[in-house]
Amino acid sequence: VSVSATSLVSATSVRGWDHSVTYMFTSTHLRTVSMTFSAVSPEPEADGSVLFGHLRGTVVGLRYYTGVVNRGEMVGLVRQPQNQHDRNAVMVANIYGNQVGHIKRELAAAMAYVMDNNLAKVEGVVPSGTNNSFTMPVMLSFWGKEEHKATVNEFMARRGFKLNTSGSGGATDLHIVLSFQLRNSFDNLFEGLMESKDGEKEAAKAVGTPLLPHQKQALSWMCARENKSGLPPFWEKRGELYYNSLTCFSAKEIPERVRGGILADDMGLGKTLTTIALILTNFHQGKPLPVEKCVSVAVCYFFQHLIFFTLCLNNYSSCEEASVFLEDLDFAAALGGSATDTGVKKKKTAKKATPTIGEFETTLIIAPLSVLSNWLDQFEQHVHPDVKLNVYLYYGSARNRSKKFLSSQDVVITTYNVLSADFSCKSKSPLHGIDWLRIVLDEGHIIRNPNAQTSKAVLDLKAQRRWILSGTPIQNSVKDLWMLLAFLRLKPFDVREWWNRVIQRPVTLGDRAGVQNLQTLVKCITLRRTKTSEVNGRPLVFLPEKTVCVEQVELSRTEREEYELARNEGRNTIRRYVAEGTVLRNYADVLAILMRLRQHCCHPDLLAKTLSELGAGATPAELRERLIEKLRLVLASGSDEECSVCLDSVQLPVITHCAHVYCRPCIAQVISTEQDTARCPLCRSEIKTSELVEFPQEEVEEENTPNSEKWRTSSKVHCVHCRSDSSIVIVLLFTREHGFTFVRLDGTMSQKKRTRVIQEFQSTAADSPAIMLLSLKAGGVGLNLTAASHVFLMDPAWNPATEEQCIDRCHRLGQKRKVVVTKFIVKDSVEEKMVEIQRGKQDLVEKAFGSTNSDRKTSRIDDIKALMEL
DNA sequence: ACCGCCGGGTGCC
DNA sequence: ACCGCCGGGTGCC
Repeated sequence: VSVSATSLVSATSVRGWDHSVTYMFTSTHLRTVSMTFSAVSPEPEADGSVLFGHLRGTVVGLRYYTGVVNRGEMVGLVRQPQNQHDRNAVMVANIYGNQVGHIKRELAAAMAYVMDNNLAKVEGVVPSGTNNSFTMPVMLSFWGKEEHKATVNEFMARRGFKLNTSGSGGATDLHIVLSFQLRNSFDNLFEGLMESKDGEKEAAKAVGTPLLPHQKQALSWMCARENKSGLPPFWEKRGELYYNSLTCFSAKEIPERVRGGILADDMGLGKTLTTIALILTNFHQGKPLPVEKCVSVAVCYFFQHLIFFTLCLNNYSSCEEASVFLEDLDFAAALGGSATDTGVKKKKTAKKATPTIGEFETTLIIAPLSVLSNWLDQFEQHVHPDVKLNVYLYYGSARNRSKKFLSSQDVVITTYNVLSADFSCKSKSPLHGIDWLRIVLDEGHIIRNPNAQTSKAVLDLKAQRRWILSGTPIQNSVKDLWMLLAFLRLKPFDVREWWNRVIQRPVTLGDRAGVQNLQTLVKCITLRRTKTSEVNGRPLVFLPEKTVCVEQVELSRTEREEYELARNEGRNTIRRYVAEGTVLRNYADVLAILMRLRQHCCHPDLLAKTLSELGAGATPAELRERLIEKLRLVLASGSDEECSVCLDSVQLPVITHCAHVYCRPCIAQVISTEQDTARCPLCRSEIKTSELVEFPQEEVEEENTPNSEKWRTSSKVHCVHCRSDSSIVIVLLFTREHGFTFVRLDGTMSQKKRTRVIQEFQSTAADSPAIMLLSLKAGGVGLNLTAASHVFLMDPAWNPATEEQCIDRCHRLGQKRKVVVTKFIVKDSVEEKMVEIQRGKQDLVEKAFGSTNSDRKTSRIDDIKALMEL
């Protein structure tokens, strides 16, 4: 346990505190949890640990410490190897890190061995709390890797501490604790629901663009989250104390509330505008940001100097200039939103006159490079033209690194990379030396990897208020959330151990209360609307109608014959793999078979190429070529986009010689931990770092135009020809051209080229391309293709969400026309099967929380069987 | 009595 | 700690 350094609370006497709670739960709940343990395969991660057993121990020396604990409270156990009385000492601390006592000597000696050798993690819960001032019992649970279970249990037993492994009987205390939490989480769930988010707030007058109702709601919610001093999730007032119902921790002081949260609205709902409105509307004490009025650049410049002199000389008085001054003041006040908000004068006075120059005045916005210009545009566009807002772009080698300068700005914008680069020389990073009023992380899910340098740099910033903007905050797994909570400083979850213990592990084990707590937690700090959300029966935003129709495609006689041939061949192969139990070992081959069938459905010409490439030939260069080709197929197919190590979507994809795709860092770690004979997690073939093949950086990007004279049509393509009129997006796996001006966007393109292509397509010029060929997985969610009103999905995706995302790129804010989506599905083919699997997948999304690695493997094999009708 | 018993001093690691 | 443990005072029935 790493104990949080910030001991905000020195709790005092709550000894003997009594909760009048009826224990209405039987042992069923606990049994469910324990049974789940045995079903879970051992995982290297801490949150995949298995329970070794429980042990009742004693905490001693309570009277020497101030840390106080309640009945049922979770405690941390921390080794103190430096303790001068006993190098085996194990300290007991509450959630704020305040010491409660020590584990009794003999038990501590046994635990020290186990803990120091990383054989188990030990967690504690105090069933009775502090009843007297000397000792108290503690329920210890030992968690660790399966392979250490026997060692630990034997060792402890030899020392006279027999771990209770039955899950019942002696575990009653723990069970009571669990039930306790379950009940409380129910209560809080209702509280969370009652928290109203539907008030509206008008933006300050300095915001030049009128806000839509849902944006006013968001503004109201954000202001409330910054200003109100309510209790954070899971805290309640009990008498004189504040009590956390999850950890059962209580403290005399009011727990520090997170000032900020996650704005997780769908893209297109105006997160940027709302944030700008927040900056202008909610400065100190809930008042608008004092801004300078500025009629023209020249006046503004003059005006700034005037103020400067006024304040410097203090007794400056010139009738002529004073009158200008007053006029401007009035105007500024009017812009500020109310007569008492004395724009310029107040701000400048505050800044220059008080010793706290530049403290907590500036908002720092961190965004990916690709959206920097968007922020600048939006400030330009939405800030009232007569208002001068000091926005500084902290970017480029010539950036002004003066802390004084930066903290005198209203807004500083920078990128994650710049921040991270500055952080690497931390002492010199001006960004880390400033006390920001507010930090806004745009596309905040970028920091979801806590090991990343960028994440560390972000965590180290100081601020009063913190916001995360993200359309997809937890798309992948519960794990993603931790970093966000840590950034928001949501106590106690900003400490990894507590997060794992209270949320992460229960949720991964499928514990109901855990999932509920997670939901409550998220609900309290998140505002999320989708473009289909409604307020008072009205949709949030107006979007033109969208119709989706499925077009059944009949294959021609020859196409059908070819298809059946390929299918039978493939089916035999896969049937053999299934019988041998080697489906995963031959996964690349299986994928290739499926891919071939799907290509058959789209266009016969796609095949020849792939088939010829699968021919013999084994020089290293050829092997590499083929692996790259397979990697391309895997990435394009969307069938295997998740890395089996991290279970996230693949980042920096590499392909092994056994043709399985992983994130490079993930598989590199597997190889380094397994040392001599590293094996592929999927098929157990031997793998080496030197044999990992990456996608070539810039593939021959320009024009590999195929011979158009050889081009023949296919049934599917023919269907498209019949209905092409205005600008359309054709989403497809395999890109080819015929007869239209078109642009093409796929995953292998550089960022630069993508931008150019999108600009061309979105352009209103007469000669701009009418068609975009878009590969299914290309581009981020930010892609805006509103120039198109027709979407042709040429090839079904495995994941329905992927298709949705594609459609949403053109059915989004700014779309003026009706959107027609046509999905082409070849009758009686693998494509129809895929659609069936898609339907099933949607239910699975909800269950996915609890699903394990092996579940996913099984379901993948099941999918393949279904596709091949086996 | 090289014991038992009583009662005061004392008390984490 | 309304305990246990220690060690001094004490000592038959």
